[in-house]
Amino acid sequence: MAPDLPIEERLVASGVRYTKARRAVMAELFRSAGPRSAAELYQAMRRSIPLSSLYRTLMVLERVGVLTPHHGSRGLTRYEPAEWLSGHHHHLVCVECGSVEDVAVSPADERRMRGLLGSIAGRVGFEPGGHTLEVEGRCVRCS
Amino acid sequence: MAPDLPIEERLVASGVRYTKARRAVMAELFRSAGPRSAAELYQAMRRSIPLSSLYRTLMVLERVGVLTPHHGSRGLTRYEPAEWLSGHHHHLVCVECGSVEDVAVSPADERRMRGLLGSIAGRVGFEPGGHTLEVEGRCVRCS
DNA sequence: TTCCTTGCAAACGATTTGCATTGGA
DNA sequence: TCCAATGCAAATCGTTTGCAAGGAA
Repeated sequence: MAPDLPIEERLVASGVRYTKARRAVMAELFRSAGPRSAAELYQAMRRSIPLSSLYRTLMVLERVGVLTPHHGSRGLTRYEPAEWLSGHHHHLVCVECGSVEDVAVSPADERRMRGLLGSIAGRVGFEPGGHTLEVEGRCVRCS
Repeated sequence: MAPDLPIEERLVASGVRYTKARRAVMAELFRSAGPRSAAELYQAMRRSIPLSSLYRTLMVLERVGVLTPHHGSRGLTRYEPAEWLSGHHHHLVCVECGSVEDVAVSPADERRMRGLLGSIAGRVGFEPGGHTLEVEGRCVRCS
């Protein structure tokens, strides 16, 4: 479920309102098992919000930092709650149907990952910030 | 430089020709330090190939498996030679300007990565195939 | 009253496609 | 000769924006 209070604080601090439509989008994304595109949300929410408003909503929510965009197969942009809200995780991308699912990362694995990042980026004088790991494979339904 | 022979074999085996335009695109991509979008190639190649043909070329080269697409910021699709041609590597994505650069991965790091992948995907019954790692940060020019 | 939000329609930019033409084996 | 490949223009698709109307503080 969407932790409304910290989200609302964040929006208000940025001078925007936490409206019904915005709450509905956050709720839908928290209900989802992975990032969702505007079109997917549009369907899931029974067209209750016009597409253009949906896009604007996503833009606002991204700008204030409660949503993170991901650019996936076919060039679609999918959104999900920012990591400070949902915790760090990675993605499993099905090479068959293109669906994307979240996977949690254990603290031990995350530690290993940080070590790796330093080793990889360090060699080219690139200061590593966040990272995105997508594991390709076949999802349960497609295999 | 583009290893023309294995590429040509691959195309011919798929029943398509390795034409001048296709060679030029492969050459340009091998010359690049990271994945390139159709628009970037169009510029780099001095508009010598019409955009629509360029897109068709990229489609064919992807279909036969000599190019791999990457979907980046702003929804742009960038291509680079498939890993069986160029070797495995990861990407450094500049959060400032959106540019993407390749980084090689040492055998040791790659081994660590494989271990991690198994640990991450294994827990959800997902059979891990390839993977994509993007490290975000600020590139040399932007920092 | 003052801004923020919304809806609708039109505009955009990236990519794709129809069709007639060209070119290579 | 024959089918793949090309160029151009028009069509698509996801996404963004202008503008007038609606709503909350």
